[in-house]
Amino acid sequence: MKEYSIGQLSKQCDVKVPTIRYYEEIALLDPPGRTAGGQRRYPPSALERLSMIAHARDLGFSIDAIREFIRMSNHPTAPCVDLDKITEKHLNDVKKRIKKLQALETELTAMLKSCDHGQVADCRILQVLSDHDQCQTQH
Amino acid sequence: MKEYSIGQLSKQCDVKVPTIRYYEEIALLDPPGRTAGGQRRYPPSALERLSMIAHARDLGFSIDAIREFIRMSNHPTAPCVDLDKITEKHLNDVKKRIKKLQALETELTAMLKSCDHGQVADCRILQVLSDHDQCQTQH
DNA sequence: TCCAATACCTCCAAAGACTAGAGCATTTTA
DNA sequence: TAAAATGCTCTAGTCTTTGGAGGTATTGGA
Repeated sequence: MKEYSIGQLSKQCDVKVPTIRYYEEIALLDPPGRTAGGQRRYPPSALERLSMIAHARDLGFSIDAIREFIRMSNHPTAPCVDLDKITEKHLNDVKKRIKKLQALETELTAMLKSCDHGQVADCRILQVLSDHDQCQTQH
Repeated sequence: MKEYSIGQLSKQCDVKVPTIRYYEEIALLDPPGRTAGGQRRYPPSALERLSMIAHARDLGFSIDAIREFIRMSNHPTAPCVDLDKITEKHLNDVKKRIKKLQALETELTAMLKSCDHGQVADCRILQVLSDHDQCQTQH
């Protein structure tokens, strides 16, 4: 039942203190309890919530997408019809990201390999990322 | 040898016109030629460049990371030592992203499945994204 | 060829997501 | 219990992107 100060939360999740307060302001984080002196004290669950937000942001999800993740997570018992489309949308998005990243991984690995051999890579990072559909189908 | 106006580029790459001008301002895009009247005219290569920027941004890469991709791509013949660390750093980053996204994919798929069966998912989207190392090792 | 309609130009401002600092209060720890 | 560390609010700034105002180019018909 330990409680965390905002600074401890910040260190644990690698999120700057003002950013945590900002997330509270835009209602991504529930307002935590306060000490008699007015300082924030977070329950352990806030740690998980915040680090999920940080990772999702890092992966390129918008604040709104994260809001949807949170809503989905908070209402696993909600009518399926409501969740179905949102889930599917995000799943498609995630699959696309994975594909692009895997293509990028291939290219970066190839660059490293040709480096190993002292050879010059015909660098295709840009082409891989530019995603004319060849990239998806021809690799 | 066709040339594109900024509007055509915008449509093709799904990047807003002011955003294209902004990318030029911060030197992510080379300043294109101009007509006698002062309007921008882009070579076909700009199309590829811009769409790579758009995709990389979408995947969550920072402007600086993209600058590095461009630099790497522009100098495939540069000394390997210079590129090696940068490449490896990005490769690690890409691998981490892929892992996180795959975990997320698993969870979203599970949600959809339990929806199919009219059952209630024990939704773990948040936990998956919060990435205490269990997620990497226990799945 | 001329003339709307459309697209473009620059410049300025604002929105979204943070980040930093000033000035003061609370907590911790030596 | 006093000094150091951390926290509070509020304001202002950055970065990336988007929108609008006011004016100029380009273009597709008549």
